[in-house]
Amino acid sequence: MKAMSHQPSSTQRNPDRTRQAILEAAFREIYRHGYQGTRMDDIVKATGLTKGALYHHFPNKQSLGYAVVEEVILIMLMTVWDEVKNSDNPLDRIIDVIERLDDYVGEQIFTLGCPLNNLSQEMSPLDEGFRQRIDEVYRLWHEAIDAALTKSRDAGQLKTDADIPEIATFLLGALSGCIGLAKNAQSNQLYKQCGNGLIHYLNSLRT
Amino acid sequence: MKAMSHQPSSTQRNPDRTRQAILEAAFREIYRHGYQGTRMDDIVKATGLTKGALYHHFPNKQSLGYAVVEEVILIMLMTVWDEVKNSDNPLDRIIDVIERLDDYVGEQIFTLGCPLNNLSQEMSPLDEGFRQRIDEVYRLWHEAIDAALTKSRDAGQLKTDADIPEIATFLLGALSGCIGLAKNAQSNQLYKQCGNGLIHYLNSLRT
DNA sequence: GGACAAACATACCAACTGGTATGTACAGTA
DNA sequence: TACTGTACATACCAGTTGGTATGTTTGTCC
Repeated sequence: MKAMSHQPSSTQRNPDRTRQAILEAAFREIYRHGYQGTRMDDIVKATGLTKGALYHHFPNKQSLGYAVVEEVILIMLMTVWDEVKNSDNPLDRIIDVIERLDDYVGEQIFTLGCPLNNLSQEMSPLDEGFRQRIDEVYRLWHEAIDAALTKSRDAGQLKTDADIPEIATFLLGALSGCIGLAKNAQSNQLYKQCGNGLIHYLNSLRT
Repeated sequence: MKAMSHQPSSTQRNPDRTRQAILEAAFREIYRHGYQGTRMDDIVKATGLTKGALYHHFPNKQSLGYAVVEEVILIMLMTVWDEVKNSDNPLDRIIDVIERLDDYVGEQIFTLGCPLNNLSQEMSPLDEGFRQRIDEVYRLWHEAIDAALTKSRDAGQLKTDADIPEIATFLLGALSGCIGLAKNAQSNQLYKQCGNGLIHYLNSLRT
């Protein structure tokens, strides 16, 4: 029972930083192993904290999982797509994101897939709380794509009869699907092929 | 410890039927809860057998999971897509499958998703044996779509410069993605919207 | 009709896993 | 500087879960 006291390493007490560290570690574990495959003990190890500390910040595994959706995945996703929406040429920017996806979100996207889609496919039928939170993220994502396409249409780059909400939904689904294919094949080559199909489709909508 | 002996219900001993019953129960459990979320005891209960019987037919959970991919999911999928490939008008048939997907595979596709995609997204990064078996199913699926599109092109219904393998990959990815969206939203309405986008794309490839 | 293997049943366990009870250090405040 | 709530640490547990050791029944072949 020796005390050992503190090995602060950074600062001595910083609950916000600790909470953030837990969230990021949890995200990484869930991203790699899925929610059900994630062990609380592994998150504890990854943070270098103890179980007591973890359960001080989050009452249980479920609430930690929810927080990962709301505070990690949402921000990562919207960082990319708000930029797309606010760019001068959203349509070209969308195609650029598809073409150079790894530059935007990291190469692991081809081997580990889309974090949101992963969680969605695993947890939606099992946990209504997850489903609703993920659904909300998809809603915001769709909203951003919708705004981006509308901007491009108003700039005269898209056919005026284009059904923007439908295109946004299809783009979202198709992109998720392409990433999913690549993940299973463990092949960014397959992603390129699938992404090219998507780009051809988008170009066919141009004026 | 009363014996009770037999409550055969069908026939008294039928290892092939028993094995098939285990496979189908395992498929249903995995389809609903994911592989990691599936409990061997639940499969035991669902079959009305005992653990001893189950482990007589399959040495462990993993091998049962593999068998579900190779002997249940593969057959379900190819039943639909071999028909598509062998039909007189494959392109129209593909569109019909997209439009009336629930008639082909059941309405649960919109709430529980695509069984192959579910397993793929969950297990590919975790278990190389799963990954390879799922990859093989995707390969056969792609092959069927490729053959179907080639047939339609040779019949003069598709643009001759169409990149058939790329289209097949994109179709596969996009369809999986649309189903995935619907699953998360628990909404066949969203599937319809996404599927319409896909159909518009396919029609744009026509001569 | 008995021997033998396959097909199934029963009872049990060891390890894992989320969670908790309890204790300690620290930082702000009066 | 004593007090108090927050932030963490330690030790432990109860339920779950995949798996197994061992027994019993059934069909089949000679």
